[in-house]
Amino acid sequence: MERFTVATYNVNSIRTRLPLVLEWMEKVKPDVLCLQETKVADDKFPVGEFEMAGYKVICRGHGGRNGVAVVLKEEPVEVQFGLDDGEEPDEDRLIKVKLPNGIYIVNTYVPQGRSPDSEMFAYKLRWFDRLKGYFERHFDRDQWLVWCGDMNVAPEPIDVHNPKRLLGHVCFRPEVWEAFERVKSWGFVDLFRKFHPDEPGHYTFFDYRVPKAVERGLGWRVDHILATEPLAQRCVDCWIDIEPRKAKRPSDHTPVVAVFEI
DNA sequence: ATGGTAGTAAAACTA
Repeated sequence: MERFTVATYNVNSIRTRLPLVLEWMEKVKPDVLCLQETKVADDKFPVGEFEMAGYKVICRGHGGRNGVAVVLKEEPVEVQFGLDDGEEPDEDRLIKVKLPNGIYIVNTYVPQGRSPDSEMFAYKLRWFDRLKGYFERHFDRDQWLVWCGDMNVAPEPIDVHNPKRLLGHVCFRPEVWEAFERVKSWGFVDLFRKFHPDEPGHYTFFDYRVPKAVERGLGWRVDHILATEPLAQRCVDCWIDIEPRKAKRPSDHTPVVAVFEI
């Protein structure tokens, strides 16, 4: 039996958050860390700093916005960027890696959707359906597969601090619940909920614009780690790590960690 | 109440 740790973290700029991320990695020592909103072009990604810490970096970004990366201890045996269905691939929103131990990781930064009546919201819904097609084409549900990232969906009323007031938001309304569920129902288990069923008040995102949001508990659970059934059975713990929220300049998101015995 | 802050990048645009 081997301990295997995966984490997901929307860092909101990897260059700004680099010291915080490196310090956090020293504590948690994840085998794989999936990053979103790195907001940096590939040639400016701080690869050397992660290599100094003993990690490889797979990244895709163009600077400014979006950007994803997978930071990992072992060189992956397979890497793919973006959706490969012939539409806009969005390479700065999806990375797939296959690890030497046979586990696949798909790291996604799902489009946020801006407003319900916008073209970006329609794009978000379509993105989930394209992602379902991606999983259907590339995988079987009996494989060891992790899907993690910033999904921009709070799947249940217990995943937001005020479900009545927030109902209708692009991350909390029936169309996104259904779109997310269509992907999930292909064969994924929400690992945080596996260990904390029906528990409200666990959040991964706090809007910078809401005064004292963290202190007041005004959060959302929109960052997730899911796994196919056979791998979910090997998961022994999954938690939201609130420590990085206490930093001087925290990201508006916090990491989620899952531990497997494989 | 339609604001608020943070990030990129050099004026808005995104979240």
